[in-house]
Amino acid sequence: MVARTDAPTRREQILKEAARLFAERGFHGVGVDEIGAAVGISGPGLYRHFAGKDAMLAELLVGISGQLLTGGKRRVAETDGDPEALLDSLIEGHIDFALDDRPLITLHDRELDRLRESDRKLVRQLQRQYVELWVEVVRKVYPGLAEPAARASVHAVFGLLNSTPHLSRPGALPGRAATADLLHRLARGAFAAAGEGAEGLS
Amino acid sequence: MVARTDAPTRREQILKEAARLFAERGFHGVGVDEIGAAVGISGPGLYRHFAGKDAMLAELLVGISGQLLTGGKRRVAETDGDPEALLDSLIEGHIDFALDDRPLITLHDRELDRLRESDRKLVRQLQRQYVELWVEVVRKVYPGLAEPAARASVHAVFGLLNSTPHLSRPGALPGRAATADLLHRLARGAFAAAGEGAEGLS
DNA sequence: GGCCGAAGTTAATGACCGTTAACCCACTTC
DNA sequence: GAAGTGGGTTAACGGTCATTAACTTCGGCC
Repeated sequence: MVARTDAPTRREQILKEAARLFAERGFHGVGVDEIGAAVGISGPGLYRHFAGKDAMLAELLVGISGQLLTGGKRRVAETDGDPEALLDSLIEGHIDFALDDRPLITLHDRELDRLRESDRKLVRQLQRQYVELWVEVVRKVYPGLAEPAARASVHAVFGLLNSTPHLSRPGALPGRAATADLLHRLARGAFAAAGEGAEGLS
Repeated sequence: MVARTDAPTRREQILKEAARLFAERGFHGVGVDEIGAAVGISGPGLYRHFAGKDAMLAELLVGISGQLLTGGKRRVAETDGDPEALLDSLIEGHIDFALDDRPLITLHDRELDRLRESDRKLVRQLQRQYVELWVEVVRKVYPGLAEPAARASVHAVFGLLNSTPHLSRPGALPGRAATADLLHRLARGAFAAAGEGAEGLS
């Protein structure tokens, strides 16, 4: 986890601005000229860096799914054998992502259908692995929870954690640390309720 | 709550199909010809029923926000004075909506920015009132919870409850009743955790 | 100092799409 | 039974937009 100090490449600038714009107005809602303008070049100039508008979206979505999964796997490896701590770690990681990369989180579950078949399959596969990773951990912490219920709970908690972008513009939140803490408690509370409700049924 | 038995009007058919298509591929992603085809008429025929594509989206979004708020207010009036029961009632109502009108729920927080200024303001106002209604109830049940935290929690729980459309196509769920029950428990658990974490701080 | 490739530029192309125009029926209604 | 109207139709228009073509600029590099 080395901090990058070098300047972002033009390619990275473009991806970042494209993510923001796509999140704000939808993939079909922004034109290439706008994306170009956001990084100080004009529309067709983008084609020196990407094969097309689709390619930008694809790279963004694959990147997000990959990062989430990679981060999740890393946490599994680091926190060996303690499901409680691991669940906390996963939650923390997801919250960091949701709070620090809002546009990406928004895109993630919104524009998947705009991808070419092959890219979409790849993204879905990465997403599925990430979910499975959570499901396993959740079921270790709450052994009474059946798999379908665990999976649905994980999806629901993702919805909860990803809700921050919908909060009426940055101002309304109680500060980043407090927000992260609140989200963490909400997520744990939700899982706990699911686990308790199902106890003794296994 | 009288059940409608008469056939839906052409207008209602159009709205329903438009909602489904907008939810699937985004407002800009579907053409009027497609919407027309979905109800058996051809593109421009829609203009006998709506002023334009924008008007359909506007009517959908205003309708959703209005229904949610109206339903919420009704529950407040019906369940007088018992905050616990009222919170359960609100959760139940929202779940019914999320499970029965998936496309609308999806649209609700996704395409708001595609509206004319005036419509957008109206929808936002309705949404805000709905949130405030929940916030009040939540704070009665958990008096220790500060208002910003309560508001953030409510938003987060909406994200949780609205997560069902993201579940990989209808099959994966454990049946409608079980799903509703699970979501209800998850939501209550989340609120409880938020409330407990803040107790004694008021 | 001439070459070259990377990174831009503007102009043009072609597709798509929302909307309007002009026309057509099948009912109802007096 | 003539008239009007609600609900369609197809064809055309105009704008937007992704993409391509053709051309420029400029910083290394042998």
